[in-house]
Amino acid sequence: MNTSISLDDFDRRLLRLLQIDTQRSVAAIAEAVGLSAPACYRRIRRLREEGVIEREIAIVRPRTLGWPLSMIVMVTLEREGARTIDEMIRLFALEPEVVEAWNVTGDHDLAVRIVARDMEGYDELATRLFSANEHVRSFKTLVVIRHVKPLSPVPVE
Amino acid sequence: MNTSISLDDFDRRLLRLLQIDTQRSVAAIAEAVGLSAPACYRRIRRLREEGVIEREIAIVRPRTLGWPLSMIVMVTLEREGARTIDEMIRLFALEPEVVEAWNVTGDHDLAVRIVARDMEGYDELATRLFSANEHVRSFKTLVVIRHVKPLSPVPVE
DNA sequence: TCGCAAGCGATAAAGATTATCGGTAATTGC
DNA sequence: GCAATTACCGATAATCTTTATCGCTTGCGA
Repeated sequence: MNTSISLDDFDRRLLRLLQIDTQRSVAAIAEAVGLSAPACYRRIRRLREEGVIEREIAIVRPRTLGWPLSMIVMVTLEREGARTIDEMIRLFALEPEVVEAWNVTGDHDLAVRIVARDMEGYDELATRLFSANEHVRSFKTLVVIRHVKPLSPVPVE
Repeated sequence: MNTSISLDDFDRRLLRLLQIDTQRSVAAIAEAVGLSAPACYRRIRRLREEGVIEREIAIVRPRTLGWPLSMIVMVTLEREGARTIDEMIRLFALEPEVVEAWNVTGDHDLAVRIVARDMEGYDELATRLFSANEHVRSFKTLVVIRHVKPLSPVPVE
């Protein structure tokens, strides 16, 4: 994908700012990092092209869209293996309520973050995804009481 | 903050698109949702002002910036209570390696997502944040093997 | 030491965003 | 039931932002 991403101090400053807010005008960003606007544009474009910036997205509070409940589900698979994991990946991809998922070490194999309209909705989903799934040996639901730290920038340098 | 967010079909289409990509020109978005460009701008601005769109950010792969390791840490607190949680929030806010955290129900009180340069770096951080923290009774580290589903849009309708 | 490559700022050209307008359809109040 | 009001559209014009082009400086290697 890239031959050798080398980031200098300006790039790092840009990444710090852009991970917090992509809506600011580049004029303001240029001011903040200490470059001319055109130089900033060139660098931002390079960061995008080289894939350092993976994508730029809008963050929406789930609650606002009618998803007030959030769970973290710890799943233990029947026989862990690439095959089984791949099966779960395919399944998760089809379910919009599955917001993020990780394959992890430890007692469980997967950590899955899910949003729900209500407990009934969650129950229906959990049944379909986990209870009624032959790959799943067991799962444990952790209901999110509070989002204690919102998604934060990856540290730069 | 808002009196009554009411979203029609156009708003929902916009939110779906913007949660995936804010970089597309609004002309293209307008085409996709079936409105004129000015109408799209008006709606997007409204969504921002009303806080339906919380913020717009750049997503960076941690690996690219030298954070190839990722952990989910399950933390059990000494005596759970608003005071203790608040203390942990303050602490997490100061640590850039803590990328996201939730207060959850169940055997543990907190789920914390952390990035690390290497195991040594993680160990140092975990010691400081958890082992040497009087509020923390115990913690369990789940090393992320694979990011199975990347951060995905909150479902709209 | 010279030439080349990388990267800057300034400016100009192109493109995107916002403001303004008149028109239309839905909603409210009489 | 009908006029007035409101909400929201598209089209166009004005503004602002982004990209392209240029000539210049600086650092590096031959």
